[in-house]
Amino acid sequence: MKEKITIGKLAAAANVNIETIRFYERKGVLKQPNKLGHFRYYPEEYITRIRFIKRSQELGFSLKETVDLLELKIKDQAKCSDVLTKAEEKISEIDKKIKDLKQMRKSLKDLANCCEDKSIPLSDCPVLECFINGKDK
Amino acid sequence: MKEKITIGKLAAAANVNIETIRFYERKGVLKQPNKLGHFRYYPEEYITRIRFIKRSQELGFSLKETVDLLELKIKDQAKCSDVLTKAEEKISEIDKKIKDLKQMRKSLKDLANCCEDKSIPLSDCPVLECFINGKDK
DNA sequence: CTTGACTCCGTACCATGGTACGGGGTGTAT
DNA sequence: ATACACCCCGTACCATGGTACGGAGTCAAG
Repeated sequence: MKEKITIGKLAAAANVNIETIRFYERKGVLKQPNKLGHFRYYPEEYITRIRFIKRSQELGFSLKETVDLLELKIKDQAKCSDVLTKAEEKISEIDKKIKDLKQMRKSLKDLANCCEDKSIPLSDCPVLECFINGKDK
Repeated sequence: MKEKITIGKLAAAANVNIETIRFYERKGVLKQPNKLGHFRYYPEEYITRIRFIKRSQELGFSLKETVDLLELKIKDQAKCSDVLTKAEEKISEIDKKIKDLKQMRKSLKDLANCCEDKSIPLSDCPVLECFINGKDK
């Protein structure tokens, strides 16, 4: 049978600090579960939820944005269009980030090439300009 | 002729707060220029440099990483291989970010699709799992 | 040579996202 | 029934990336 998941077990399972979970509760990122007696006991889905938060952050979303994403799931069907809108906003943001990163990647590639060509003194390699404007200089 | 660029003009030109420039100097992100008398006067390239810093941050690099990137330019030719290595490290990091963002984008798309199909109750939409594992669930 | 805009520097403060600490209560296994 | 691991909460602290403030000094135009 399922054993009761205390905050310590949850933290271990989700690979975060106990304090982080309490911090999330204070911030409203995670809602505090029912307490039996004086302790918190968590349903298993909290493990997934915390991992989601961590993944979301790795991908460049703030805690606040992550809360928005989590709420996509929680909102009821009446607000389906809101959910769609939010998802699409995030997709645009992601697309922009990807686009920018690709530009930056290209600039770094150009820099690396410039560097490989020993005939160009590194001091003349227009890395700053590359980054900002692309190769075209 | 070029007029002397004081910190205020630089801030305006680069679209940052004056305090931000002083903060960058304290942190070693920008080196303090020669002072004529008691004031700082900047060469024009500082405008580009600050814009570079801002762009780099937008793309998810920390100030410290940004310093590393800036140093790619400053290092001398003797260390060309270091520069190459650093550029390639950054390219891998960027590739990983792009990959993760694409995964997240796909998950969001799946969510949006799930939501568009009104026959599926939103409450059953496995958004958390989608995010973490991709559509395959 | 005065006035007003700008700069100086130190220090304090802000938000975000946590982490650490410590005194006390609890829950369970022996 | 007692020990020991675990949890409680409040509070303080940390790093990052700034922003704000304020008294004093400086530069340049009139």
